[in-house]
Amino acid sequence: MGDVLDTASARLRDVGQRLTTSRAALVDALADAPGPLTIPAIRELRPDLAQSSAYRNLVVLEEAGIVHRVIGTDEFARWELAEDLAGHHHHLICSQCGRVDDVPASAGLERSLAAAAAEITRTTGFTTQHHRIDLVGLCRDCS
Amino acid sequence: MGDVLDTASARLRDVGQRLTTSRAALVDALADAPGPLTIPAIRELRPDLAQSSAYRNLVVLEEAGIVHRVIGTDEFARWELAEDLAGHHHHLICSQCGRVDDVPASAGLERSLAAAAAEITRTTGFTTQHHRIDLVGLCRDCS
DNA sequence: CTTTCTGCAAACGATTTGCAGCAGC
DNA sequence: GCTGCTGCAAATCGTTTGCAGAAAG
Repeated sequence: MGDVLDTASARLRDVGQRLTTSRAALVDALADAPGPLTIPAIRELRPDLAQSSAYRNLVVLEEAGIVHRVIGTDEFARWELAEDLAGHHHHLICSQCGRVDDVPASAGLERSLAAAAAEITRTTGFTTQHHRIDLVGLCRDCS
Repeated sequence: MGDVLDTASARLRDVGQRLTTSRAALVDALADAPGPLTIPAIRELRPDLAQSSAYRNLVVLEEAGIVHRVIGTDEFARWELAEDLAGHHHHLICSQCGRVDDVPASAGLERSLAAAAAEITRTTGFTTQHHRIDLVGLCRDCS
């Protein structure tokens, strides 16, 4: 985790920003989480964080390539560490309670997806930069 | 397309609602589109549709199982016909212009995904109801 | 006539922004 | 000082809702 903060500090410096206390708290909270967090969830973990600072600093961290904004099924944006910090993964989205958990990517699935993406580029001219796979269903607690 | 409207009419009746002019206009617009549409986009196609009616009727159509709300990368919700009306497909999302296009699902990819989902259910207790695969990249016009 | 749907305008709520004070250089 | 960060409160904007009148049955 010191690792992640060091990387964050370096990337912030690259875009002319500092690693302040609230930014470290955000990175820290996301690094500990089992999946992307909403801002209310982050603020429950770090109650001393002002709401506007959370929003503002997540944008700064996104511009620095440290975090990534994720869209779920409910009306809240969710945030997670960038994939090169957290590893490539997909999401399990509970359609009942809205909870989102990470799940590591499977090699076979990634291979099939790469093949499908190549085929799509050939037939449609669309250039794939990255992909997103979500499984929507019921988490253990809701089923 | 008359087909789709007939189905829509039947499903609305099932939930005690009528197929009115504005609902037909919504279904019609979505049936013609190459991908999910935002409400502003729908209103450009059917300018006589009041905004509140669009929002309200899309919710009604969703409850009747005729349309489906999709979340993209920008701040607008997007709507498409339900999968059993439009066929199972995935989305190509342009990270430059935000445009979303449908692409038919590939059999090989679906097979890999089913295997991965089964494995996930076994290890995590998560029950998959359906999935969502998005390729994010540059559309032909933006690349 | 009764019930449902529509359209306007006002309300809502997640997110963004202006601004004054504060911390770091 | 000068610059950038914080926290409060106000503004923004997609979406939702209340209500009175119009359409469907």
